[in-house]
Amino acid sequence: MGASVKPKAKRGRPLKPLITKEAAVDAAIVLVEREGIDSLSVQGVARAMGVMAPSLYYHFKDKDELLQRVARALLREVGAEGGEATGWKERAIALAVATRRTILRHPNAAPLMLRYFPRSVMLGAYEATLASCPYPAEHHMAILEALEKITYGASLFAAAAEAHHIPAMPVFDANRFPNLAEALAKAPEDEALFVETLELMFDGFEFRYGKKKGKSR
Amino acid sequence: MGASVKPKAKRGRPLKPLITKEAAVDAAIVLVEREGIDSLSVQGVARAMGVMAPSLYYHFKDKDELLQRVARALLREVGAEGGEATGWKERAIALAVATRRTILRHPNAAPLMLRYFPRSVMLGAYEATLASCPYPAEHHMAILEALEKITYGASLFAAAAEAHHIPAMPVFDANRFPNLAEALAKAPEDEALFVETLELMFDGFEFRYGKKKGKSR
DNA sequence: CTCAATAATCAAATGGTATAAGATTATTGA
DNA sequence: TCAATAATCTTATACCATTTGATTATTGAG
Repeated sequence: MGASVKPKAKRGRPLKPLITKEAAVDAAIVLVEREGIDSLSVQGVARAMGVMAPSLYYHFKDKDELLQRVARALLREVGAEGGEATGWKERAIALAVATRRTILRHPNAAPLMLRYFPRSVMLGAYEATLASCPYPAEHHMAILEALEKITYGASLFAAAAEAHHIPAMPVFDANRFPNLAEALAKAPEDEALFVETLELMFDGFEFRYGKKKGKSR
Repeated sequence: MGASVKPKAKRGRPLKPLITKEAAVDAAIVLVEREGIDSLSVQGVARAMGVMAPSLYYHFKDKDELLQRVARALLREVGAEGGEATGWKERAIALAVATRRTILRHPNAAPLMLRYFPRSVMLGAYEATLASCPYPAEHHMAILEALEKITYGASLFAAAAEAHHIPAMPVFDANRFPNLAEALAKAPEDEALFVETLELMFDGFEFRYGKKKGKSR
């Protein structure tokens, strides 16, 4: 020991900058992953970077700005999920699944998505989705809304369950809730269930708007 | 003045109990509605009740327990929404709309639903929904999942937008996002859009599982 | 080269938070 | 009557976000 002790914490401007926004955001992500959302404090980020908390205020207006950037950085990972889907429906489902996987890769950070949701990160993907959508434009927003809300609803709740170590679905008392118990017993698991709900939805689009000139591919 | 000043704050056990769990939960709800989720502190609840913060710890193990009860109390309001719907689909939609309205009646408290979601409050309604569901049991969980996640996804995001005074949907740049801009321009508003997405989904159920013996009424 | 402006950090302080421990007083029951 | 218990307050600890001002390093103009 003694090799990695702090070098005495000098004062004043350092020779090389110790902090960048990017490094702070990265440190925050590592911290929230390991310690949970309640431990995601300015002091904690500073500690992880080997600096004092007020120093971060030279780079961020306040904690809100830091968290906003964390949310943005995390959601950008959706784009890095690849995906070679061909048809409209397949691509839409691939986007939803990529989003869900991204959120579940950082379950402790999921609440940030609700408070600081950076929709602008997703606009390109949404635009591309609508561009190839075979149904009339007056229903596009409902389709997009359904897709987005199911995706984030399912992902955020799944993440919350994971973060607090509780099962995503409880084991129902078969006496009081026979239908629920049977439904749960016969349900597929996790992502498969998620995809099934999406396909259910897309069938709804097809049923309602498709019929004739289905150029959905 | 002088009529309503504090009566000197005696010490020791008071003549009549000053605090009950119910009163504390009510005070917390009023507080979070007026001041926002960040102001929902133990001290704030105590202040609103005219007691000192540590006194609340005689009634609650910790802040978590208080917030859990707040979430539970709020979600119970869903049951008080009435609703005379007759058919299966109509009743399911009525449940979703009642849930959304309840959450939007307390937008500042919405984040509590994600962290402390008391699903047990909803189980009776879910069981009743499935009991009259005309589709096969192996799809019940997917149906329930779609219903629940769309409902909470849409409600929580709408509440977050309301709580932070930002529009639920941005005005898209028609040059960069022509399809999004057109979709938004042609979309119905708020609850109508929500109901439309639900009906879209139910059409999916009908298309996939209905076909023949549609006893959906 | 010099020196003022600016950049990037730390130190100290303010006022907020959750909560634990112990003192204090009231009620209850034996 | 008195001990046990109930319900509050006081005090204290250890966090937290943020502001202000001091300190040191770098940069650029003259």
